[in-house]
Amino acid sequence: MIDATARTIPTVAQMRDNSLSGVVRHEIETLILSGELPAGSRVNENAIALRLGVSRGPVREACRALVELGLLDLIPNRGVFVRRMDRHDVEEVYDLRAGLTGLAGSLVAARVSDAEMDRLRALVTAMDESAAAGDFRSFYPVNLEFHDVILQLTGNSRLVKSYRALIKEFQLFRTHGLVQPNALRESNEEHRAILDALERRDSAAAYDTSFRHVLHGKQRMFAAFDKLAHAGAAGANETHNRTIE
Amino acid sequence: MIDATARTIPTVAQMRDNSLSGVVRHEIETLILSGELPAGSRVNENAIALRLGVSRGPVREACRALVELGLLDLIPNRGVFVRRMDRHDVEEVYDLRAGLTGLAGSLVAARVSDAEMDRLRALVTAMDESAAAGDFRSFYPVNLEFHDVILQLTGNSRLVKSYRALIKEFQLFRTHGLVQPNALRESNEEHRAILDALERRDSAAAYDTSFRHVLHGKQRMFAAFDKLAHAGAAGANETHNRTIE
DNA sequence: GTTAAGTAAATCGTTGACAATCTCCAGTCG
DNA sequence: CGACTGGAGATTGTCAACGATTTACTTAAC
Repeated sequence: MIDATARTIPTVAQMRDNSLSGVVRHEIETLILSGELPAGSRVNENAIALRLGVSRGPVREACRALVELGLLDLIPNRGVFVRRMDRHDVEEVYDLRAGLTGLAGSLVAARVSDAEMDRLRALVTAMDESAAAGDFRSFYPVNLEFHDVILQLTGNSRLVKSYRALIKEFQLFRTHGLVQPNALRESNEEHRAILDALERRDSAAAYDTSFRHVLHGKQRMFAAFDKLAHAGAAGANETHNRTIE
Repeated sequence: MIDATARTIPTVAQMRDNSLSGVVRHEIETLILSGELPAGSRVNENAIALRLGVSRGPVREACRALVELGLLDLIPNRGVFVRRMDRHDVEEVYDLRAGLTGLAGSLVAARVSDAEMDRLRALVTAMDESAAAGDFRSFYPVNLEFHDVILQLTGNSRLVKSYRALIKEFQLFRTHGLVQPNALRESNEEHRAILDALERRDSAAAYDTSFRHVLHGKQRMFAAFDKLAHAGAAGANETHNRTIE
């Protein structure tokens, strides 16, 4: 009952929790994160409803949930808009992410098993190879997994949820992808420092290394961003969409 | 054209953001946090709609937002239920709160002004008096304000939002209120330690003292809870509602 | 007396339609 | 020539009604 059962796809209906709201929500989320709905653009309820073949009710419910999650902004009588991230927003997200990452590290250091350490080590090794090859596309997903694994090892579902929400919000700002030379190597050296702290079951060190890792990520990101903005001359203080994909 | 125009208060509608959804949401939130809707109880859409004199649409939207916030649980085709907190949930909230509080402390230590320090000091002094008198009812709101002020001083709106959501969720577990002797005094001694760290603009110390303060709060809470559970004999592993109000 | 099936009430999920509000564009006046 | 007023179109906010699913109760059989 859990797996397969290759259902005859009614349309696109019932998948998540048997409610259209959930499906619509997931769909809008994808639309936003894929960039099809660019930041600042209005989400037309009617258009979405028509496109997904449902009524406006579920669409509205989904939007309210996404507003609460932080992906959309609601302006009364005007509609919902894809959140636009400015530099301050990105800084906020990075700082909060740093705190959550540090917390996760310190919690995990107190309870991680040897088998789990092996798994983390394997991920870092894989990233080493990607970094050596300068291949961001293979580095990035493993990096995400590395941090997600640590997060899940905390056993704190609220921490996991908060962090993942933050990641989604961060993806609104599509400027990661442009990386400076050595950024990958530096990043993975920090991963190794985290690994070492966890290995020693040193909560304080795990906090520090994790916290700083994200803060360094922030610096690397802004460095790359400013460099690009400088090269791109005019109109660069606006949040520009310079995705690499 | 921008200011005044003192509108003639239509009824009680339009207050928050001119949408019924917002009002309904705030209303349900109050119903939950006041305890009128006890943990685990079903939130009947029709009943709420009737009671507030609106249709079910806005009620559903409000519920979806509250589900996302964590105050309600959604079970498909069965309805939404006021979230029931067990011991593990409370532990999660405390741990996450500790992390956020620590982060706030470390961020504020780097940027707090003398005037702001004076304000924080005044709050701690006020709590000293409440603690000396053993008056929890006057201690509690000042305690909330103390931490909220620090939070706002970070200037990180997402951190503030996350923390406040956590506080609301925590209030679902209505067992704070029963405090052990000396708990107030101990708690405020920890506040003073935080104050000292901020005074020295020592981010690391601010993190530590803040983090530990919340963790000690957790210990104090569970100590009081276990004591009560032991005294209350049977059926104490269930999340019992022993509010003091 | 206990269990199981069947039916009825209640409630959720969704829909389509109506009213209120906003946006945009044309037309007019200073 | 620019700024303000007016109305048409579009979009959001809200509502009442219709199926689908779940729950509770009654009834019958073992």
